[in-house]
Amino acid sequence: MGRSPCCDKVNLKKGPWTVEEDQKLLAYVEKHGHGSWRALPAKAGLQRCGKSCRLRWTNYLRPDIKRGEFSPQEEKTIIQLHALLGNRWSAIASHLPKRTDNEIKNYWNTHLKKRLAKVGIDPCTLKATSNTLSSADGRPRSAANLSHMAQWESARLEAEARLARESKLRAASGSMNLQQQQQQQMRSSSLGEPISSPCLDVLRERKNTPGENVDLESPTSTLSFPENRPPTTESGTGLVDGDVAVAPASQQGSENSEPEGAEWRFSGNDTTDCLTGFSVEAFDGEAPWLSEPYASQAGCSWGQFGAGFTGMLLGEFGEQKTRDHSRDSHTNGHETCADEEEEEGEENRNYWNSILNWVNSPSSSSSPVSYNPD
DNA sequence: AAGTCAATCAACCGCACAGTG
DNA sequence: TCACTGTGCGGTTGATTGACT
Repeated sequence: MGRSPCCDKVNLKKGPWTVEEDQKLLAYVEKHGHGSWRALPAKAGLQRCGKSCRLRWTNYLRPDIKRGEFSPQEEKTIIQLHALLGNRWSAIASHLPKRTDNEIKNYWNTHLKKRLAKVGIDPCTLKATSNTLSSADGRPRSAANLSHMAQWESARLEAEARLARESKLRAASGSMNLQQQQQQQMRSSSLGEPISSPCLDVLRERKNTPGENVDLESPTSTLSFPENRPPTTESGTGLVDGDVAVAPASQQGSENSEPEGAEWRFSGNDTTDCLTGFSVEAFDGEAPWLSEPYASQAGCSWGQFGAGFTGMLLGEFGEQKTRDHSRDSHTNGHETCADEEEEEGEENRNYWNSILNWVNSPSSSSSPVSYNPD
C-alpha cells in the first residue's frame, strides 16, 4: 500500500532554521495555534515541511522548554527511568518537566551512557562489567522483581502519557489561548507554585468533576516506602549467580510484555482506573512485595502504593551528587593529581554504583545517599 | 596558525499507531 | 473492515564547535 509522503519535498528547505523562520513559526503558532502541522507551513509562509515545523516547535521554540545543563536530580531520573523503560524517551521525558525527548535522548547518548560505561556498567543492560553491582556478600541482586516493577511502571507511564496527550488536546481546544496559558504558567512559577504535570492536571480536573473520586496522590507522589518494607525474596527469581542486572529487556522491542499469566485488568472505561486499578492478582506469587498486603503495610491504597514507586524513583535522593560535588569543592590542595584523580574516580564510581544499587534493589527504601561501598 | 579529531546537538527519516470517513 | 491521514516516536545523520597536535 505504501504511505504518501508527509509533504511534497520539492522546493522545501532543509537544514538549520534561520531566525526569520523561527520568528514566522513562533508568530503563527502564538496567534493561531499549530492546528494541522501539514497545513501550517503554507499558512505561515514557510518553505518547510509540517513535520520539520512540528519538530522545531516541540524541541526548540516551545515556551515551556528548559535548556542547558541537566541537574544531578534529572540525571538520576533519566538513569532510573531508562533502566525501567529502555529507550522510551517520550515516556522518560514525561517525568522531566520542560525537557524534550530529543534532548534527553541526546544527553543519554552523549553523556550518561559513556559515564556508566566508564564506571564499569553496561549502559544497555545495566549489567556490571566488573563487580560493580555485586552486593556486599557477593550475592547477586534480584532482577526479576525489578522486571515486574518495570512492567508495572511501564504500563502506568503509558497511561500517563495518554492522559498528558488528552490534556494537551483539551488545552488546545479549550478557550484559553497559548498566550493566556503561558501567562498563567509564568504567574504560577513566579509565585513559587510548582508547575504541575499535564497528567496531574487531568487528574485534578477529574477530581473536581462531580461524581469523580480520584486519588490524586499519584503519579508522582512523595510517598516513601516504609521501613517495614516487604522482604526481598531472593529465591524464586530465576536468577543465576552473576545475574545482577535488570534491564527490562522484555520492555525493549516488545509492547506486549506482561508476565506470563498476568492479567492486566482495568475496571471500567475510566482512564484514571488505568493508574489505580491494576489487578493485584497479576503478581500473586511472583512479586510478593507488589501485592496488596504490602501496600497496606505501607499505609496506602494499592494505587498509591504503585504510584509511590514513581515517587520513590524521583524523590528524596537528589542530594548525593550535590553532596559529592560540595565535598569536591572542599578538597584541600594537599593531594597529588594522581590522588585527586583516583579519589574523583572512586567517588564517581560510588555515585553511580549507589544509583544503580538502588535502582536494582526493589526492596530498597533507603536512599543511595546512605550507600556504603564497604 | 592550520589541520585533525571527537563531542555535541539540531534536524531528518522512516515506521507505527490512532483517528476518521 | 479498509484505506487513508496526521502525528508521535526512536534511530540516525551531519553541521558546528572546541580541544588537541
